[in-house]
Amino acid sequence: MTIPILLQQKLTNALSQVLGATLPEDFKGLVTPSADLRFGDYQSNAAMMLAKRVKTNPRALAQQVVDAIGNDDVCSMEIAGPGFINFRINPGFFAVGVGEMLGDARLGVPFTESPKSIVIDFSAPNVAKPMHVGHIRSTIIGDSLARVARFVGHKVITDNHIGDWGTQFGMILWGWKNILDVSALEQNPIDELLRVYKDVNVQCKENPDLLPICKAELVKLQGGDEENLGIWKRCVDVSKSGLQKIYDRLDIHFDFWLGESHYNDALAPLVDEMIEKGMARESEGAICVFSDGSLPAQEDPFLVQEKGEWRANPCIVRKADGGFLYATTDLATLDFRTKNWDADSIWYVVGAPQALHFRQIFDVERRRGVTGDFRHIAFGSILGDDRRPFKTRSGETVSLQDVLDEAVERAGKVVEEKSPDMPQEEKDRVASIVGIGAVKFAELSQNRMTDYVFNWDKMLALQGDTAPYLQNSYVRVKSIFRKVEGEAQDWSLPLVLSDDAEIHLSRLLVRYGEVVPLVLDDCRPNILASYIFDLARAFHSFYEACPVLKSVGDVRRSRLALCELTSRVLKHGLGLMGIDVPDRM
RNA sequence: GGCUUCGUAGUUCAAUGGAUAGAACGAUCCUCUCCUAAAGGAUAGAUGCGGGUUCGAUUCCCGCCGAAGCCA
Repeated sequence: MTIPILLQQKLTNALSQVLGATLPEDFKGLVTPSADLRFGDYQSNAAMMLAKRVKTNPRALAQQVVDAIGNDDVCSMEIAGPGFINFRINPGFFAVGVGEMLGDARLGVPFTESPKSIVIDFSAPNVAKPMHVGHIRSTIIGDSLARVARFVGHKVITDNHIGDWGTQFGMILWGWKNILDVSALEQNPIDELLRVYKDVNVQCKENPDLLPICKAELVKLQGGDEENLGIWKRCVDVSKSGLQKIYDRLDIHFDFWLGESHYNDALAPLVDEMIEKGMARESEGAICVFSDGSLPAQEDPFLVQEKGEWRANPCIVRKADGGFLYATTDLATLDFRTKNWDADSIWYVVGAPQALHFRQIFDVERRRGVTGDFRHIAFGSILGDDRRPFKTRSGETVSLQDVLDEAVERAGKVVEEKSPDMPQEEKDRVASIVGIGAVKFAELSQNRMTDYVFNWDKMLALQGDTAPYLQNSYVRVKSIFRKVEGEAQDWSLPLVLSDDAEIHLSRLLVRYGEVVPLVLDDCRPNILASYIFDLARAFHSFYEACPVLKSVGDVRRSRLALCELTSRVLKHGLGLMGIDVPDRM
């Protein structure tokens, strides 16, 4: 049981006793971590909130509650300010907590009380175009959420919904037939495909007649033309293997790669069914879903206000020319995931600009009678220097591969500088772990909703609140254990904590079990990132202040135990963010 | 025009309605005869403007100002 839950129980019991009644249901989360250690480890504002109801003053009520809880070996209490009850955990109780965690493979992280079947849709790059920096957020955040959700006991299915049926194939097909360099394709298929795509793009801009020709190729493909299908299949295969290389570097794995093309056959029947049900109807040749009036106008994604008048903002599911849209595919995808995978919850880790789109399709899907907890986990845009979103096709996009290469290269220079004597093979491995880690941590340590300006130095920083700082704290622990190799350690003996740095490190260590589940409350990995950073900082301070190997007896044993647990929590917490750690650096 | 998101130190970011708003980078100082200095310690520096709700507002509500996005 985590400390806040324990304190919550004590508090709730005491409040019931004092008030002579059980607490109302809406009284939850009364015990929170204190923002400042001067106010103890945890605090409660219950007295201030309840004083008015029972017509007494907050400090008097707080005093009654404190008296009712009574003293024990867990914590001491004080009343402060306008009526806060501050709980200061006894160091001995932290020592017990650290001991328990050392015997627990889950490091104190509880399983969720309501395990769900969750499909997480993230990354989703387009075929025949390399991933660019714009894919970083979805890919890294989605992967981290999947890891956390799995660890707390949910059944997680990750699905890479690649764009393998988009309009870009019109250009690629024409390019394949007219300007493809076959030998280049054999040597480096991804680059050649990209070259072809870019080249045709330029040609289309120069020659307006070309675009309809490309479109005709697309229509042939969609009509099932065998030659075009064959080319398409090769493009998809080649692209997938190229993408897989990037995912391998990032240590990211998908359970499925069901792209847009997987849903082709489902689209027509789906639209017909909606017409039959009366949900969708024809408008100017297209088939649309309109507002059903079930929501107040302001919240209705199918209405938009213009000059004071509400007008329809339909969700188009079939164009006048018979073509289908993203919305149609997404509806079919929701169907598939709900029915075939028994998904309770489907999470889309997709940028904030898509917010309206998802509101619409989620609403349509509910009206079709498909229930589920559908969530759009939005994130802010990556901007260019001009503070405008990084756009594809501008020719200015930075490929994800370039970002990773640059990250590893920069890390390599630091390794060279700091550890010149390391064997080259190990230098390379450390550079890779540090570089990739830096990119991931830069992403995960930020609140996902904020936009940021793309900047090499920021994304690849190696000083301060960055992955290498965390990795280095792990390395420092490891260096201690290298010196005591062969020495038998018994982690089950009780710990003795006296130094402030030891106590503070313990205070953070025992919080791991309460922090991990918080990540999923609002799908925010930065909560975990921030905790791990605090932990690493506490460890560095401890490392400077408390010599481990030079100490003796219980003190030495206790400090070694703290080091052991710190290394486990660091490695595990970073693991939930998909960040690896080296043993030396 | 409507809707969404956002506005915090010089810069980049934090802060489930809580107390004296936290970090990092940058700046200025200290600390390696000591387990890895990719480190530790110290100093200076911020909530766009105006109302409201509340015991208490960076957070919730309203109105401005400004930024970005989405829908036409």
